[in-house]
Amino acid sequence: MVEAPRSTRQRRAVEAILNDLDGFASAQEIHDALTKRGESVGLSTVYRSLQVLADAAEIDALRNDDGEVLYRQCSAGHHHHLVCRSCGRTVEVEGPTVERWADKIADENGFTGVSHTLEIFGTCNSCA
Amino acid sequence: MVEAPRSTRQRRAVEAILNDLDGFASAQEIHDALTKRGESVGLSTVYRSLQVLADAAEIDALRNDDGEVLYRQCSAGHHHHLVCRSCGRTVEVEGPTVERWADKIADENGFTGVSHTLEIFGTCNSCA
DNA sequence: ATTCTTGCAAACTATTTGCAGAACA
DNA sequence: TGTTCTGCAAATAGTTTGCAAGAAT
Repeated sequence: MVEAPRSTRQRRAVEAILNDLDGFASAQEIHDALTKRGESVGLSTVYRSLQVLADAAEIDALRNDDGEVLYRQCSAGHHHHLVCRSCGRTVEVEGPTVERWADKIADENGFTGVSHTLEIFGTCNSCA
Repeated sequence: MVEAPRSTRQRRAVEAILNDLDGFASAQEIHDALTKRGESVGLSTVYRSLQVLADAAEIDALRNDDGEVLYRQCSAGHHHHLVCRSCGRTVEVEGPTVERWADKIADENGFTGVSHTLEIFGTCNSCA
């Protein structure tokens, strides 16, 4: 059985921030938010905490066009995102048709072990 | 009117490689392939050439899970990719239904200037 | 007491850029 | 000839890691 990670002030602080943010944010933005909140947490610790959480599938991770990884606490289950390029605000969306379509395409071409990425980016009405 | 880029040995070599490769490849892999072929081209020049080609939409670019950018000479028009994780072999696919779905979702949520990314990854039958 | 976690600095990876010389139009 | 392009080395940006000190169980 795998040991559960220890509960530390730093990890709790990172989880609290993720809980408060509604959109996707980069590790650096989360680190800044922690600092602003008066919580002193090393940048590497933020990176490590996010990795652990992402590996445990407790948060979602995606890459923006600049290659930065963005994190967000999401609901469970497979879903995709509509993300505001400007503020990170995110709407979770489901696309059962798309899932089926992707699986069919892969199958038709003899591909196995299939996964897919699908994200929609735009500017939300508050940012427009 | 914008000037067309000059035709140099290096740029021609990069284009030739892209023409010969059938799957997606990173800038570094393309640089290696050039070297192996006996064409001496600086790595920065490879990066610059790929940028120019991608900006002109003459090649497609996408990011793999590791954050590397991969390039490939593709057919014109909007399409998506079914990419083999192991060898890079790629099948171009179209998903008109998906396009409409993405636009509708974005519109319903008041997002503008919408774009989307959709790639399918798997293992092709030759690599399985 | 033991083991995991943190923080800092250094290391890394992929990519970009300044600049002087070389190549194209 | 004038301007663009190239190559190298140095600079960036985001992220990871080694290690000694600190905290959790």
